[in-house]
Amino acid sequence: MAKNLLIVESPAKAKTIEKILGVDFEVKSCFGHIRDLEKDEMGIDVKNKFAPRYIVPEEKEKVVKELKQVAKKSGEVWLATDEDREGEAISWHLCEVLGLDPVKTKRIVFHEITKPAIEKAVKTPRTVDMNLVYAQQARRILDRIVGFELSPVLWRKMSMRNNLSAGRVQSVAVRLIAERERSINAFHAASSFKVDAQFIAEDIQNKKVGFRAEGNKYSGVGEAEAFLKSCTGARYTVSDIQVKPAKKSPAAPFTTSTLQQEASRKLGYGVSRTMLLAQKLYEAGYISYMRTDSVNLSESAIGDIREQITTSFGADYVHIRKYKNKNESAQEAHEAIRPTYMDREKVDIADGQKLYELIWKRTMASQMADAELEKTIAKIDISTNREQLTAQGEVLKFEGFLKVYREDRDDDEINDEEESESMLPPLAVGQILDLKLMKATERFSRPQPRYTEASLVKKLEELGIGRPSTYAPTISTILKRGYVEKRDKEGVKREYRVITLQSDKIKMVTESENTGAEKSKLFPTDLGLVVTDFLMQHFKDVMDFGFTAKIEGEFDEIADGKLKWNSMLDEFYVPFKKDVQNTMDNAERIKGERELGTDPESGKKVVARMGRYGPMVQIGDVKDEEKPRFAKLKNTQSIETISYDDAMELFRLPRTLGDFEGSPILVNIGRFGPYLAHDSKFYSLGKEHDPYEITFEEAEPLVIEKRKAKEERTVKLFEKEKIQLLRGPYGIYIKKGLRNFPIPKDRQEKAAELTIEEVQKMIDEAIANPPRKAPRRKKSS
DNA sequence: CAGTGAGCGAGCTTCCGCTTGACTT
Repeated sequence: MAKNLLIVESPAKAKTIEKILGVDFEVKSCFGHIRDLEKDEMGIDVKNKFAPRYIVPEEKEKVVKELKQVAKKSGEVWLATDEDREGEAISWHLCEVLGLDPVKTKRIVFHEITKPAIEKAVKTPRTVDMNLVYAQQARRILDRIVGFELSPVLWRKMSMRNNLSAGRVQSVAVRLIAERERSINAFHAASSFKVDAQFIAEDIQNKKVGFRAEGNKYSGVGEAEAFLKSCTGARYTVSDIQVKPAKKSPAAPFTTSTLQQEASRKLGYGVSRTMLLAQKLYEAGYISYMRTDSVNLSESAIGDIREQITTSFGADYVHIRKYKNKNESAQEAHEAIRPTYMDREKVDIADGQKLYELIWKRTMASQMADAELEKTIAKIDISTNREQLTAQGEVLKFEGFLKVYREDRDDDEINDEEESESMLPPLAVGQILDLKLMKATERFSRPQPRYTEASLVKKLEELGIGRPSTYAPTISTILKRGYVEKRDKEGVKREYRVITLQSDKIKMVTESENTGAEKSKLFPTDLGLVVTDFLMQHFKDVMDFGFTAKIEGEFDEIADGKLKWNSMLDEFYVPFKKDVQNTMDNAERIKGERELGTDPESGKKVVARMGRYGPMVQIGDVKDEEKPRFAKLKNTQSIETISYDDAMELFRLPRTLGDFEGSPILVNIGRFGPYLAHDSKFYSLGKEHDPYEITFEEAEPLVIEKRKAKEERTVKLFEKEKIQLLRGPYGIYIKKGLRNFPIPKDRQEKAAELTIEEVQKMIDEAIANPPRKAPRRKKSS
């Protein structure tokens, strides 16, 4: 008898399941979605109740062809795509493509790849849930409409580049980053003085040890100083001691989002790197599926973890826990991310060991006992005033899960008030303490930190925007579009005051610290800011942080059969299309203009704005008789924050430095950075020279040196044809205009002897046989 | 390579979500 065919989404899963199911089944994978809306006219017949037009994308033709062939010779076809909205839709598309009846075809689901789960699933097949399919279809069509209607609005209204895009997810992601930047720019640090005392006491071995106690916070320097003064000559007495037990619990096992966050905090990985390594670990069979929003672990996994904890640390350390997902938007088609076998400690994946260890530790910790602590709080009276100091100590009584793992926190979660967990020497009520030093240190409130890739993912997940499979690609998109940049920011020096009381003497000193430094953070570009403002102004609904949550509610209603998918779309589309039309017809072009002041020389206005080639400053207007002057902003400058002085500084270029061999040396910043120009030739300026500061004396030898290097690079020149033979890092090549062509290896040696005819022939051959590139999308007919 | 800063309006771009290779360098 012919085998049955079971179709799953992931090929790695197919292998495992085939082993479990045995000889009755052949298991194949469809590699995710196999059909999508065609691109022409959005692939939607809006006037005909949003009827979708689906096609098999070119890159999926091979998979579909193979599935068709196998299906033909198989017995029954079983659909085992993921148990979520997208998975249900994939099953339906498979029915459509393979000519199966969705009412009769067997559909099974499981969210863990274990023998009992799969065997149980096979015993209880259902059929495709069309309401869930309609919910997915509504999701797909709405996203297509938003993306393909909004993006062209940007192409029309922005004078800049033409590959701009907007969408339900990416535009809100950029908005988050834009608003964070503005809140940081608007932030004013408030200062206060925090009192902190250092005492000496004896420990158990009668050794003198130091410990710290905290005092109050004072908003002004006067108040802080007055307090310290009031402590001169005081006696410090322990007035109260409280000892309280406390405990800490482990974090839930990893989901995609929490894995990305921890890999970012602990290993410094960007989200794409994390996902790439996780994919490799998954494919090698070392971890469970890495794109998941579930914190659930299978029964067999929990058994495995329990055994591993018992062997490694003892039964005392086991505490089996069921975690619940906080996130309502979670669809939980898979398990949490965990090792497949807990007894494996090493993996042979390049660069994968650290990530694997992180997953292993987190998984172990999640099923381990609480850490038990003992907190001691001692109150210390001051004889000369009515204030009190507080010393806090913490002793770890039982390590529990901390034996293997502790979760890191983001900057914005670290509370200033929280004290470092240190030990206290044994103290007794009534005990008199020796003061070594009391300090009141000036501290400043901090703005919210900029987003990292991972903290942005966390925020998006909280808002229910995006899915585990799209977090990393979304960040790549907004970076690629130039809405956002990932970079470091150097801190600035800031002075702070410290008042000390020591040996009954008060002193005030000023110290300095570095503040505001950030590493690998997301900054909005001017383009991102300007586009966000525009979308906020004209498409407030789609840009709302609650928009996705709102439509998700409606998709759920569709899935429950309470709402028709095309009426839901109609409800959204009618007002949306009106906004699009209205914006197209009436909105002004996006400029993001900001007036900075007046040019003292010409008396004309100085403005910063978006130009065709990016952010710039401009003196005068195009309507003036005299042409306006333009200058490009530096990478770190922004239309929103550039000062008048910094703007005027930009107009110091181009500068003429002086004459050399009868023609002037010019310095300027061009498309490819700072350069020197001399005798209609150009020489790039390295980072070691500042175009604003470089002198003629420095520039002259540079011109000579760079000219010589350029000459040495030129092997041969065909002046009439404007063709050069140049020496590059990979050998000699042909340069014609902007295009480069290779010279075959066997002709490299005597390249200088090549004739123009031979060179021309090489060019023709190179054009006729272009290097094979990634398969290009054919237009489907 | 090193100008430009707006507009002709050819022909192009664009979304989110599910999955991996097969392309370069």
